[in-house]
Amino acid sequence: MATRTAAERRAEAKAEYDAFFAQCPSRQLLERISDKWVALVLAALGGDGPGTNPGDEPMPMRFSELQRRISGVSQKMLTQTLRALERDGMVTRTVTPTVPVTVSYELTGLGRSLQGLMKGIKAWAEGHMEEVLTHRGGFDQGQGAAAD
Amino acid sequence: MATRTAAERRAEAKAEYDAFFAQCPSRQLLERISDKWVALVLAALGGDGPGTNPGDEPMPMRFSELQRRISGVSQKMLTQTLRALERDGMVTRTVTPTVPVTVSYELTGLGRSLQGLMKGIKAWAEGHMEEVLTHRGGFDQGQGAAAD
DNA sequence: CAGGATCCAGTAGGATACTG
DNA sequence: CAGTATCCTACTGGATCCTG
Repeated sequence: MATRTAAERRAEAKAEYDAFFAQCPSRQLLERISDKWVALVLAALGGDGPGTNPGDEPMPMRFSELQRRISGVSQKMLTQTLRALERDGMVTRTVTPTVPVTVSYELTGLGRSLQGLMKGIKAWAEGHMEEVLTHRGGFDQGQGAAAD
Repeated sequence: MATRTAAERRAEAKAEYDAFFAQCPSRQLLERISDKWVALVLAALGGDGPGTNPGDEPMPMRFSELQRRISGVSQKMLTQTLRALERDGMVTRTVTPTVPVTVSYELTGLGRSLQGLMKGIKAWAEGHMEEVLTHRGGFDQGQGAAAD
């Protein structure tokens, strides 16, 4: 019976999909978004960054702007990540045919629904860095290990 | 909510760490936790899984139990992931010298502080799967289907 | 400016076999 | 049961060159 609303089907989906199962499509989606570049891109497009506040709203950004903000990302990985996010409906790509082409990316509703979690992950990493470093030091000594 | 926990204040205060910078230690930590196995292990140890509710509390699990729950994980990756999490102070490893050795893993306070986000990521993937598939289909057609 | 196409090194990660 | 060790492949991802 295909006469269901999107909301109804989605509600069902939550029960069917289980990322613990290797064959479940949601496992692949989980792999997709469990990526540092995805996290950083969504955080950047979500308005995160130096001089911004947790409540700042999403804003469109140009390619070069993203690349500047996310230091260390290669143009290949940035392009690749943005393509994947666009394909999955999390960002929109807008081309403005100016003299040198201008392309800007913006979060969709779907993207914004994930962006919060991603900013959370990023913030967690930043906020618990020292705690982790402390545990790490103790572990490496205690185990006599040549860890890392 | 004006009352913040120490962890939350620490997260805000440590503005010195910024994962947008490639050289920042938090970038490496972000890479570490942006991993599907990390997400699944933390979700499993966090009490997520078939027949469980979002509010379920963390519970210690044995190695084989984890491997069964997280289908598709190789023993190598599970061991590797658990070691990394232990080293970073997110899980504790307890060895009980029974006849065949019994080892159980449990979330630490630090681990629990991340487990919520990870369960969120997993739940997001499961809950938005169809929406993503829809967008994906439209994208592949519209762009000449040369995508990925 | 934005990004496609290549080449190529490093490594993630699976399969398998062995151990306490 | 819970690993450790080894081998080996496939993919990740950086560097570089080229185009509209």
